[in-house]
Amino acid sequence: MSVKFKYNGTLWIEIEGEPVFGPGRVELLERIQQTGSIRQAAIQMGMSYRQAWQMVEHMNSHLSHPVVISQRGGKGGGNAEVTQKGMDAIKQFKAFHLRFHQLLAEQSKDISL
Amino acid sequence: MSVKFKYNGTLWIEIEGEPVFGPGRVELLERIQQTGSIRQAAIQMGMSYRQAWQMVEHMNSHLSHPVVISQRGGKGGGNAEVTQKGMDAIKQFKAFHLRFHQLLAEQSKDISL
DNA sequence: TTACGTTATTCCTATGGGGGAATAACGATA
DNA sequence: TATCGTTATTCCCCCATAGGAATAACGTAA
Repeated sequence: MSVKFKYNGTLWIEIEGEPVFGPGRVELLERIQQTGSIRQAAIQMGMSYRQAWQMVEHMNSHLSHPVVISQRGGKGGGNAEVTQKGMDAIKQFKAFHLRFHQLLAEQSKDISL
Repeated sequence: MSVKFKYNGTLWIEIEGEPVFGPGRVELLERIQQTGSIRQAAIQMGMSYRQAWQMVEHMNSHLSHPVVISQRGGKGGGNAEVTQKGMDAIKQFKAFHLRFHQLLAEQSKDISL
């Protein structure tokens, strides 16, 4: 029972072996939902627009229905919105992700090395 | 409830934020224990001796007591053995790792996207 | 018709991590 | 003393990938 050692890990949802939803992509979805903009979401997360767009593209292209729908031009220059499917993904992933981290913390107490 | 989507993840034990025991390093420890040789363990896992040695070095250098003790020269050219601490790490990690994967499989059934 | 801010896409660079190769060090054995 | 197979370490190259920069495309508003 040493405080030095901790369990840690990462979690994602995959489809045919390909990771589609992980902590980063889900946080991006949340921020897109909040801001209505891929660019603003990217800035908030300290990443380039290019990287954010690639993450969105990755999710959409691996799913039968998109999680983000975007338009260019128009008021504000364009916009992006998270679909219902995207919101479902956020909700389910975050729920299990939280439980996962609770389990990690709990089990960390029992490490004896 | 789609069979397409699955939870997956990785798990490790870290010390001061530095990963020390993960699936790869623990498997390496097991094979070192079985073979008594870093080189043979590396061959079994399809990696270079150099990489295997670096993994051992990484573990030992981040712990107060080594998980592998090795000697060069002598009968067979040298040898390596896993310490009691190393065996404890193997046992505890594998146990939680198994439980983790059971949880992943179980939760995967409940994904609804 | 121009300006604007965003989405969408291409191109090119660089950088650092991985890995092979080479070599030193070592001690039992014969 | 030579051989052997392993541990231990350094050197160097390469290439995949991350990332910035540049640019096209678009539609509303004034």
